Amino acid sequence: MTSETTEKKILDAARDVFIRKGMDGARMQEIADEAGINKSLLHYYFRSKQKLFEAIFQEAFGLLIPEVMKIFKEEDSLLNKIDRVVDRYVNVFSNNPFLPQFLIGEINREPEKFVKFLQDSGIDPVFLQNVVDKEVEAGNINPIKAADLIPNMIGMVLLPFAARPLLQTIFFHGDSEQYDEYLNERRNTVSAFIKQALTRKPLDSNVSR
Amino acid sequence: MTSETTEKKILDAARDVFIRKGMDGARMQEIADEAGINKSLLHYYFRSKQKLFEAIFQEAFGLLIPEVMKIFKEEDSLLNKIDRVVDRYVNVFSNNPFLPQFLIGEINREPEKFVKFLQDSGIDPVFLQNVVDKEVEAGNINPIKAADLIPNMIGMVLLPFAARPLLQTIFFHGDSEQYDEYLNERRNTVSAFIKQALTRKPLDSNVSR
DNA sequence: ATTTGGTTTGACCGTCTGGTTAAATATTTT
DNA sequence: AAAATATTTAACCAGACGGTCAAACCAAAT
Repeated sequence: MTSETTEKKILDAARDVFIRKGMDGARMQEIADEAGINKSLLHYYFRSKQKLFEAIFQEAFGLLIPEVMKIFKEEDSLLNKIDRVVDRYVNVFSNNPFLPQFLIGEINREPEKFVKFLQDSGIDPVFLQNVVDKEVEAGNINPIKAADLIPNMIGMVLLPFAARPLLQTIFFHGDSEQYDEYLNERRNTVSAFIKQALTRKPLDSNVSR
Repeated sequence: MTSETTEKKILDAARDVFIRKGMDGARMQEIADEAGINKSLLHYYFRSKQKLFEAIFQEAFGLLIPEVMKIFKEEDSLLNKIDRVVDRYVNVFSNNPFLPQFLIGEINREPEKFVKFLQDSGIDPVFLQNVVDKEVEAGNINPIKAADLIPNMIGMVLLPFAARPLLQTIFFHGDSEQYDEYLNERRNTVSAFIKQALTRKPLDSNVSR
């Protein structure tokens, strides 16, 4: 019992510190302090900083990457699926405010390792494109590549979390509560923005006339 | 002459290393090596790592933050302005592929210092909102807040650079040249996406009928 | 009560890192 | 050319950091 509690305390502390400061900025001592234990105990449970980091890394990416696939696989209209992915990502990022910068930092710090991780994640770009194409053929949305739609969606959701100090200062006089509200409203504004972009007939359209 | 060349060599190396690895991951020795000089010489020109970092930090953010304001101030339609900001950002990020992750990392590593920097940057959110509102009143675009439009725009442009190893693997089999092409096409796809989102009449519209 | 096996701790080690210093080497000034 | 100033280098230092280890502690089994 003591051991499981200790392991959880360590993981909680490690998650917090690693995600806030990244692999390079994190200190084993700080993790130990935050877990309320001795530094040696860290090495007893997780042999090295690298090993401990690995655990957090897996957890963090496992939390996000498969999410899109999961929702896209369910039976629903594309626009509803988008709504739900946006909503889900806002939830995750709201509960883990430093996750976006951690993801971006780590993706680029060790791309090779990260690419390996992707292989086993069950991501299927062909399937994603099929979901989009079906809606296009049904005449529900304009043609678009999944490789454009999904980064657009994630980019719009992620940036206000990743650049919070910037945007909160510029647009909200640094008011943190207002910003939280703004982030919450992004569920709707981003969804609506995407919906309008997808369902409008192109300007140079020569169909339906 | 030697001195100016040396200072430039140092700044070039520092820019490269700092932007690639961030403040925490960068090593003075690595900067010295890349500049082809002795480590002590770094401290001769820039007293400390902090001071040297500061120089790069200022340069990097000065390169981007005022850019939006500058373009928004010129005489042009909003949609054209957006085109140009998108184009400009794609240019800057293409020439500095690690800039996005650096920006996001540093914004969050020392928010206080960063906020200070913002005060003197000439950013004026009221003016930005006015530019948008005028186009709304002229009936050219749907109503939107600058605090939504600008993060949407930057988020969509930035993400494919910040998450390159992820997206290149998933959507392009890791092919780097294809990905460069994709990034280049984003100038148009992102602009078009925004244009369609802004110019479509809302579904629940009860104006003009 | 003693053994046993997992858990926790304090003290310690080697290495890395930012930074200093004094001396050597160019460069400019007089 | 000599003095003065700026530039460059090698050697060194103190502190921080990841990691180790032997001993202490503790709970359950015998």
